[in-house]
Amino acid sequence: MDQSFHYLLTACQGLFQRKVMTALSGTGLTVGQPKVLDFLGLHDGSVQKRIAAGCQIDPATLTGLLSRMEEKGLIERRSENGDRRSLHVYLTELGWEKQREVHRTLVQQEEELLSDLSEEQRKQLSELLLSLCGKMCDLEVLQ
Amino acid sequence: MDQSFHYLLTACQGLFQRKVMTALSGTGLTVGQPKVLDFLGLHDGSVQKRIAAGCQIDPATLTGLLSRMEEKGLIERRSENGDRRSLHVYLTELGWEKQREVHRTLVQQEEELLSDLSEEQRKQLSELLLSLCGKMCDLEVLQ
DNA sequence: CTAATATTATTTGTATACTAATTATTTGTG
DNA sequence: CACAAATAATTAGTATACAAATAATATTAG
Repeated sequence: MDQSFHYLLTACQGLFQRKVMTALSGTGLTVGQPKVLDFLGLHDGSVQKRIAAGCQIDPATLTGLLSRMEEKGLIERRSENGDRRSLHVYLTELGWEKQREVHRTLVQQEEELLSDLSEEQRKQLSELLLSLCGKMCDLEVLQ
Repeated sequence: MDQSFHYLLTACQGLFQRKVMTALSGTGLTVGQPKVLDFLGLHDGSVQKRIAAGCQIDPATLTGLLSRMEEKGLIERRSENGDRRSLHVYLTELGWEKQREVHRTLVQQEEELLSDLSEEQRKQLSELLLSLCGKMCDLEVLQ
């Protein structure tokens, strides 16, 4: 476990991801959906390409994800009268409800995970991770 | 992107994962295989249950992963004369070659990613991530 | 010692995730 | 304007990932 930084980062992310999904198990959401809801909570009406970039997933992956979310009544895809290639995605009333639940849960799980760290340590951690992200991609792309 | 810690962690891990896989594209390895090779490099001959725990994946996922690795000649599964339910997994000669390549690449990509951080910052980052892992699972389980 | 329980791996079914190829539309160039 | 090149989404194909059910073997209780 003194292993590699890559392994440490993956383990930490995987554990937290499972922790969050466990907390969200009552919502009926699948593992790919919370991030999309969270993104749309900030950028409702985005085009799919933008959502994919913001959620860091492939547009091809997003297609199936959104189809299942549309079936469940969480979102709607609309072709706004402009570029007819693109589709704008909007949260439905149910989608907004789930988005709020996801957001509440994330805040709560995060607080629980970081509760032993000082304000200073939290800041250090976030800034370090952010600087690494900045090294690997344009931060503008991220949400 | 000031979003949530969960999102920041996921973005950072995802970006690094893709960076590593790009660096490993010449090896023909698929995304699930490097971690298994890396684990076996330290614990050759482990039983599948142990590998799954060490790699933080479900035993059911590991079954398919190992089958494809066995087909490609990277590993061998042997039923050692003990508990006949379990299978011990060993790297083949080719598996050891790939393991060394994976390890070299990880060290190199890691060095590149962390190159802008001071020794002190790297230590802080690792210790913070490790403490979070410790909060979410028994560290003994990890590699 | 035998039946109930537990354990290890696999199978099945659904949901990501990525690459490459395809479709529909738009843009850019001559 | 006509047509090649670019763009947005989808489809197809393979590989994870996890939950639930199953099969084979071990262990434990009585």
